[in-house]
Amino acid sequence: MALMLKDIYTRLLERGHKLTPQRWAIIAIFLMNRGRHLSADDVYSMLKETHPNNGIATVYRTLELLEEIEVLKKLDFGDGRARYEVRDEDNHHHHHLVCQSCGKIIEFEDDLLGALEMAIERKTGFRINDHVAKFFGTCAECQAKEAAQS
Amino acid sequence: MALMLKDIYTRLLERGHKLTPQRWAIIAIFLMNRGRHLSADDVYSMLKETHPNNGIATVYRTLELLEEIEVLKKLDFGDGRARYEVRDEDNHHHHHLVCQSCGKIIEFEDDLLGALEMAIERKTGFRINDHVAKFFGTCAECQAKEAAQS
DNA sequence: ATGATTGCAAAGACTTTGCAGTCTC
DNA sequence: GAGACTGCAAAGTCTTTGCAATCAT
Repeated sequence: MALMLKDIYTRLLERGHKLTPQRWAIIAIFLMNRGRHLSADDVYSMLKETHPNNGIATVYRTLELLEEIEVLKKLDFGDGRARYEVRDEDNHHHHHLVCQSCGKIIEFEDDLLGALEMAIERKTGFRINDHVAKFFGTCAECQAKEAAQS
Repeated sequence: MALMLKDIYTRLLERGHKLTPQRWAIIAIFLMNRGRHLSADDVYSMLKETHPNNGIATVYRTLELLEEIEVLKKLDFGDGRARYEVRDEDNHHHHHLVCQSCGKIIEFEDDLLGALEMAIERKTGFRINDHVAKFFGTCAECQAKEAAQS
Protein backbone atom coordinates (compact mmCIF):
# COMPACT_ATOMS: atom_id res chain seq x y z
CA MET A 1 0.00 0.00 0.00
CA ALA A 2 0.97 3.60 -0.36
CA LEU A 3 3.39 5.15 2.06
CA MET A 4 1.64 7.47 4.47
CA LEU A 5 2.59 10.23 6.83
CA LYS A 6 2.11 8.07 9.88
CA ASP A 7 4.59 5.49 8.60
CA ILE A 8 7.15 8.17 7.98
CA TYR A 9 6.65 9.65 11.42
CA THR A 10 7.15 6.22 12.96
CA ARG A 11 10.35 5.63 11.02
CA LEU A 12 11.73 8.97 12.10
CA LEU A 13 11.04 8.44 15.80
CA GLU A 14 12.30 4.88 15.73
CA ARG A 15 15.69 6.13 14.71
CA GLY A 16 15.80 9.01 17.11
CA HIS A 17 14.97 11.78 14.66
CA LYS A 18 12.55 14.62 15.26
CA LEU A 19 9.63 15.76 13.22
CA THR A 20 10.13 19.48 12.72
CA PRO A 21 7.81 21.75 10.78
CA GLN A 22 10.41 21.96 8.01
CA ARG A 23 10.60 18.20 7.64
CA TRP A 24 6.87 17.92 7.79
CA ALA A 25 6.55 20.49 5.03
CA ILE A 26 9.08 18.73 2.83
CA ILE A 27 7.43 15.38 3.34
CA ALA A 28 4.08 16.95 2.46
CA ILE A 29 5.54 18.30 -0.75
CA PHE A 30 6.58 14.82 -1.79
CA LEU A 31 3.29 13.23 -0.77
CA MET A 32 1.39 15.87 -2.72
CA ASN A 33 3.61 15.29 -5.75
CA ARG A 34 3.76 11.54 -5.98
CA GLY A 35 5.21 10.39 -9.23
CA ARG A 36 7.25 13.52 -9.77
CA HIS A 37 11.02 13.67 -9.64
CA LEU A 38 11.91 16.67 -7.58
CA SER A 39 15.34 18.23 -7.27
CA ALA A 40 16.55 19.94 -4.11
CA ASP A 41 15.90 23.25 -5.77
CA ASP A 42 12.39 22.25 -6.81
CA VAL A 43 11.63 21.40 -3.22
CA TYR A 44 13.26 24.59 -1.99
CA SER A 45 11.15 26.71 -4.33
CA MET A 46 7.92 25.01 -3.35
CA LEU A 47 8.86 25.23 0.28
CA LYS A 48 9.51 28.95 0.16
CA GLU A 49 5.84 29.59 -0.56
CA THR A 50 4.85 28.36 2.85
CA HIS A 51 8.11 28.59 4.76
CA PRO A 52 9.92 31.65 3.42
CA ASN A 53 12.69 31.47 6.00
CA ASN A 54 13.66 27.93 5.26
CA GLY A 55 17.21 27.45 4.09
CA ILE A 56 18.37 25.28 1.23
CA ALA A 57 20.76 23.49 3.58
CA THR A 58 17.80 22.14 5.49
CA VAL A 59 16.34 20.86 2.26
CA TYR A 60 19.52 18.98 1.44
CA ARG A 61 19.78 17.62 4.96
CA THR A 62 16.17 16.52 4.95
CA LEU A 63 16.46 14.84 1.58
CA GLU A 64 19.48 12.95 2.81
CA LEU A 65 17.62 11.90 5.94
CA LEU A 66 14.54 10.80 4.05
CA GLU A 67 16.67 8.78 1.73
CA GLU A 68 18.39 7.18 4.69
CA ILE A 69 15.12 6.05 6.20
CA GLU A 70 14.00 4.85 2.79
CA VAL A 71 11.16 7.27 2.34
CA LEU A 72 12.76 8.75 -0.75
CA LYS A 73 14.81 7.29 -3.53
CA LYS A 74 17.59 9.32 -5.08
CA LEU A 75 17.56 9.44 -8.85
CA ASP A 76 19.96 10.73 -11.43
CA PHE A 77 18.89 11.64 -14.92
CA GLY A 78 22.23 13.02 -15.93
CA ASP A 79 21.19 16.66 -15.75
CA GLY A 80 23.69 17.51 -13.08
CA ARG A 81 21.36 17.52 -10.13
CA ALA A 82 19.98 14.80 -7.91
CA ARG A 83 16.27 14.12 -8.01
CA TYR A 84 14.08 12.30 -5.54
CA GLU A 85 10.86 10.33 -5.64
CA VAL A 86 8.75 8.67 -2.97
CA ARG A 87 9.79 5.10 -2.44
CA ASP A 88 6.47 3.27 -2.44
CA GLU A 89 5.88 -0.42 -2.44
CA ASP A 90 3.48 0.15 -5.32
CA ASN A 91 6.23 1.96 -6.97
CA HIS A 92 8.99 -0.49 -6.50
CA HIS A 93 9.31 -1.85 -9.97
CA HIS A 94 9.32 0.89 -12.50
CA HIS A 95 11.90 2.22 -14.88
CA HIS A 96 12.48 5.61 -16.37
CA LEU A 97 12.40 6.39 -20.05
CA VAL A 98 14.32 9.59 -20.72
CA CYS A 99 13.41 11.37 -23.95
CA GLN A 100 16.60 12.82 -25.39
CA SER A 101 14.61 15.20 -27.52
CA CYS A 102 12.23 16.92 -25.09
CA GLY A 103 13.67 15.76 -21.79
CA LYS A 104 10.42 14.23 -20.61
CA ILE A 105 10.62 11.34 -18.16
CA ILE A 106 8.17 8.53 -18.67
CA GLU A 107 7.58 5.78 -16.14
CA PHE A 108 7.30 2.19 -17.18
CA GLU A 109 5.95 -0.43 -14.82
CA ASP A 110 7.59 -3.74 -15.03
CA ASP A 111 9.24 -6.51 -13.15
CA LEU A 112 11.26 -8.21 -15.83
CA LEU A 113 14.38 -7.15 -14.03
CA GLY A 114 13.52 -9.62 -11.30
CA ALA A 115 14.59 -12.43 -13.62
CA LEU A 116 17.81 -10.62 -14.45
CA GLU A 117 18.53 -10.05 -10.78
CA MET A 118 18.17 -13.71 -10.04
CA ALA A 119 20.49 -14.60 -12.90
CA ILE A 120 23.08 -12.18 -11.55
CA GLU A 121 22.84 -13.43 -7.98
CA ARG A 122 23.19 -17.00 -9.13
CA LYS A 123 26.13 -16.42 -11.46
CA THR A 124 28.15 -13.96 -9.41
CA GLY A 125 27.16 -14.42 -5.78
CA PHE A 126 26.44 -10.71 -5.64
CA ARG A 127 23.50 -9.93 -3.33
CA ILE A 128 21.27 -7.27 -4.84
CA ASN A 129 19.43 -4.72 -2.75
CA ASP A 130 18.25 -2.38 -5.40
CA HIS A 131 18.53 -1.53 -9.02
CA VAL A 132 18.15 1.36 -11.39
CA ALA A 133 17.32 1.05 -15.05
CA LYS A 134 17.09 3.97 -17.42
CA PHE A 135 16.33 3.93 -21.10
CA PHE A 136 17.33 6.76 -23.38
CA GLY A 137 15.61 7.45 -26.65
CA THR A 138 12.79 9.37 -28.29
CA CYS A 139 9.25 9.51 -27.02
CA ALA A 140 6.27 8.88 -29.29
CA GLU A 141 5.39 12.59 -29.57
CA CYS A 142 8.89 13.61 -30.55
CA GLN A 143 8.99 10.85 -33.12
CA ALA A 144 5.77 12.23 -34.61
CA LYS A 145 7.28 15.72 -34.72
CA GLU A 146 10.36 14.37 -36.45
CA ALA A 147 8.21 12.59 -39.01
CA ALA A 148 6.15 15.73 -39.66
CA GLN A 149 9.27 17.78 -40.34
CA SER A 150 10.71 15.50 -42.93
CA MET B 1 35.39 -6.15 -32.91
CA ALA B 2 37.30 -3.95 -30.59
CA LEU B 3 37.47 -0.24 -31.24
CA MET B 4 40.89 0.80 -32.49
CA LEU B 5 42.85 3.97 -32.79
CA LYS B 6 42.38 4.13 -36.53
CA ASP B 7 38.60 4.06 -36.18
CA ILE B 8 38.73 6.88 -33.71
CA TYR B 9 41.00 8.94 -35.92
CA THR B 10 38.57 8.45 -38.79
CA ARG B 11 35.60 9.51 -36.71
CA LEU B 12 37.41 12.64 -35.61
CA LEU B 13 38.41 13.72 -39.09
CA GLU B 14 35.00 12.92 -40.54
CA ARG B 15 33.44 15.45 -38.23
CA GLY B 16 36.08 18.12 -38.74
CA HIS B 17 37.98 17.61 -35.51
CA LYS B 18 41.72 17.52 -35.16
CA LEU B 19 43.93 14.92 -33.58
CA THR B 20 46.13 16.80 -31.17
CA PRO B 21 48.81 15.22 -28.96
CA GLN B 22 46.58 15.81 -25.96
CA ARG B 23 43.65 13.98 -27.50
CA TRP B 24 45.87 11.19 -28.67
CA ALA B 25 47.25 10.80 -25.16
CA ILE B 26 43.80 10.70 -23.60
CA ILE B 27 42.58 8.17 -26.13
CA ALA B 28 45.66 6.06 -25.43
CA ILE B 29 44.88 6.13 -21.72
CA PHE B 30 41.45 4.72 -22.37
CA LEU B 31 42.66 2.10 -24.81
CA MET B 32 45.29 1.00 -22.33
CA ASN B 33 42.71 0.81 -19.57
CA ARG B 34 39.82 -0.98 -21.24
CA GLY B 35 37.25 -2.11 -18.77
CA ARG B 36 38.07 0.59 -16.25
CA HIS B 37 35.78 3.45 -15.37
CA LEU B 38 37.89 6.56 -15.36
CA SER B 39 36.87 9.93 -13.98
CA ALA B 40 38.11 13.20 -15.45
CA ASP B 41 40.50 13.47 -12.57
CA ASP B 42 41.79 9.93 -13.05
CA VAL B 43 42.57 10.78 -16.64
CA TYR B 44 44.13 14.07 -15.66
CA SER B 45 46.44 12.39 -13.16
CA MET B 46 47.54 9.74 -15.62
CA LEU B 47 47.98 12.35 -18.28
CA LYS B 48 50.24 14.51 -16.15
CA GLU B 49 52.87 11.81 -16.13
CA THR B 50 53.49 12.21 -19.82
CA HIS B 51 52.02 15.65 -20.49
CA PRO B 52 52.72 17.74 -17.39
CA ASN B 53 51.45 20.94 -18.95
CA ASN B 54 48.08 19.61 -19.89
CA GLY B 55 45.14 21.37 -18.29
CA ILE B 56 42.13 19.74 -16.74
CA ALA B 57 39.87 21.81 -19.00
CA THR B 58 41.28 19.99 -21.98
CA VAL B 59 40.51 16.70 -20.31
CA TYR B 60 36.89 17.70 -19.81
CA ARG B 61 36.63 19.01 -23.36
CA THR B 62 38.17 15.86 -24.77
CA LEU B 63 35.93 13.58 -22.76
CA GLU B 64 32.93 15.49 -24.00
CA LEU B 65 34.14 15.21 -27.57
CA LEU B 66 34.87 11.52 -27.31
CA GLU B 67 31.44 10.94 -25.89
CA GLU B 68 29.92 12.91 -28.73
CA ILE B 69 31.60 10.76 -31.35
CA GLU B 70 30.60 7.68 -29.40
CA VAL B 71 34.06 6.53 -28.49
CA LEU B 72 33.33 6.83 -24.80
CA LYS B 73 30.25 6.25 -22.72
CA LYS B 74 29.53 8.44 -19.74
CA LEU B 75 28.69 6.60 -16.56
CA ASP B 76 27.45 7.65 -13.19
CA PHE B 77 27.92 5.55 -10.10
CA GLY B 78 26.51 8.11 -7.74
CA ASP B 79 29.84 9.19 -6.33
CA GLY B 80 29.50 12.73 -7.51
CA ARG B 81 31.76 12.55 -10.52
CA ALA B 82 31.25 11.36 -14.06
CA ARG B 83 33.12 8.30 -15.23
CA TYR B 84 33.84 7.08 -18.72
CA GLU B 85 34.46 3.77 -20.39
CA VAL B 86 35.30 2.80 -23.96
CA ARG B 87 32.19 2.11 -25.97
CA ASP B 88 32.99 -1.17 -27.68
CA GLU B 89 30.70 -3.35 -29.68
CA ASP B 90 31.94 -6.26 -27.61
CA ASN B 91 31.06 -4.24 -24.65
CA HIS B 92 27.62 -3.19 -25.58
CA HIS B 93 25.53 -5.31 -23.30
CA HIS B 94 26.90 -5.28 -19.83
CA HIS B 95 25.63 -3.96 -16.56
CA HIS B 96 27.33 -2.67 -13.48
CA LEU B 97 27.04 -4.19 -10.06
CA VAL B 98 27.97 -1.61 -7.45
CA CYS B 99 29.05 -3.02 -4.09
CA GLN B 100 27.70 -0.74 -1.39
CA SER B 101 30.18 -2.11 1.08
CA CYS B 102 33.55 -1.81 -0.66
CA GLY B 103 32.60 0.32 -3.64
CA LYS B 104 33.88 -2.17 -6.17
CA ILE B 105 32.25 -2.18 -9.60
CA ILE B 106 31.66 -5.57 -11.18
CA GLU B 107 30.66 -6.04 -14.80
CA PHE B 108 27.98 -8.46 -15.79
CA GLU B 109 27.52 -9.50 -19.39
CA ASP B 110 23.99 -10.00 -20.45
CA ASP B 111 21.38 -9.15 -22.96
CA LEU B 112 18.18 -9.84 -21.10
CA LEU B 113 17.40 -6.17 -21.30
CA GLY B 114 16.83 -6.62 -25.01
CA ALA B 115 13.55 -8.31 -24.22
CA LEU B 116 12.58 -5.54 -21.86
CA GLU B 117 13.44 -2.92 -24.46
CA MET B 118 11.19 -4.55 -26.96
CA ALA B 119 8.36 -4.71 -24.46
CA ILE B 120 8.78 -1.02 -23.76
CA GLU B 121 8.89 -0.02 -27.40
CA ARG B 122 5.80 -2.03 -28.13
CA LYS B 123 3.76 -0.79 -25.18
CA THR B 124 4.75 2.87 -25.19
CA GLY B 125 5.93 3.74 -28.66
CA PHE B 126 9.13 5.06 -27.12
CA ARG B 127 12.15 4.45 -29.38
CA ILE B 128 15.14 3.34 -27.34
CA ASN B 129 18.70 4.24 -28.28
CA ASP B 130 20.51 3.18 -25.18
CA HIS B 131 20.04 2.00 -21.66
CA VAL B 132 21.80 1.90 -18.36
CA ALA B 133 21.22 -0.66 -15.66
CA LYS B 134 22.91 -0.62 -12.32
CA PHE B 135 22.47 -3.02 -9.45
CA PHE B 136 23.34 -2.08 -5.89
CA GLY B 137 24.13 -4.63 -3.26
CA THR B 138 26.93 -6.57 -1.63
CA CYS B 139 29.62 -8.46 -3.48
CA ALA B 140 30.51 -12.04 -2.62
CA GLU B 141 33.70 -11.07 -0.76
CA CYS B 142 31.96 -8.52 1.42
CA GLN B 143 29.26 -11.04 2.22
CA ALA B 144 31.96 -13.45 3.34
CA LYS B 145 33.49 -10.76 5.54
CA GLU B 146 30.11 -10.02 7.07
CA ALA B 147 29.57 -13.69 7.79
CA ALA B 148 33.02 -14.00 9.38
CA GLN B 149 32.33 -11.09 11.71
CA SER B 150 29.11 -12.44 13.13
C1' DA C 1 46.60 30.66 -43.53
C1' DT C 2 42.63 29.62 -40.81
C1' DG C 3 39.78 27.85 -37.84
C1' DA C 4 40.13 24.46 -34.18
C1' DT C 5 42.34 23.66 -29.82
C1' DT C 6 44.86 24.61 -25.64
C1' DG C 7 46.15 26.37 -20.85
C1' DC C 8 45.12 29.26 -17.41
C1' DA C 9 42.31 31.24 -14.27
C1' DA C 10 37.89 32.76 -13.18
C1' DA C 11 33.24 31.63 -12.85
C1' DG C 12 29.24 28.37 -12.34
C1' DA C 13 26.33 24.86 -10.44
C1' DC C 14 25.25 21.84 -7.02
C1' DT C 15 26.09 20.22 -2.45
C1' DT C 16 28.22 20.12 2.17
C1' DT C 17 29.75 22.02 6.51
C1' DG C 18 30.65 25.00 10.85
C1' DC C 19 28.47 27.30 14.25
C1' DA C 20 25.45 29.79 17.31
C1' DG C 21 20.73 30.03 18.25
C1' DT C 22 16.33 27.36 18.47
C1' DC C 23 13.15 23.78 19.01
C1' DT C 24 11.32 18.87 19.69
C1' DC C 25 10.83 15.25 22.78
C1' DG D 1 16.93 20.17 29.80
C1' DA D 2 19.57 17.76 26.35
C1' DG D 3 20.54 16.75 22.15
C1' DA D 4 18.77 17.23 17.61
C1' DC D 5 17.79 20.64 14.19
C1' DT D 6 17.88 25.10 11.69
C1' DG D 7 19.52 29.19 9.03
C1' DC D 8 23.14 31.56 7.37
C1' DA D 9 27.20 32.06 5.08
C1' DA D 10 31.41 30.12 3.84
C1' DA D 11 33.71 26.47 1.75
C1' DG D 12 34.09 22.27 -1.21
C1' DT D 13 33.87 19.57 -5.38
C1' DC D 14 33.17 18.84 -9.96
C1' DT D 15 32.58 21.05 -14.34
C1' DT D 16 32.28 24.85 -17.69
C1' DT D 17 33.73 29.07 -19.94
C1' DG D 18 36.35 33.37 -21.73
C1' DC D 19 40.32 34.61 -23.95
C1' DA D 20 44.78 35.14 -25.96
C1' DA D 21 48.32 32.18 -27.66
C1' DT D 22 49.27 27.98 -30.27
C1' DC D 23 48.68 24.19 -33.33
C1' DA D 24 46.81 20.73 -36.95
C1' DT D 25 45.55 20.47 -41.43
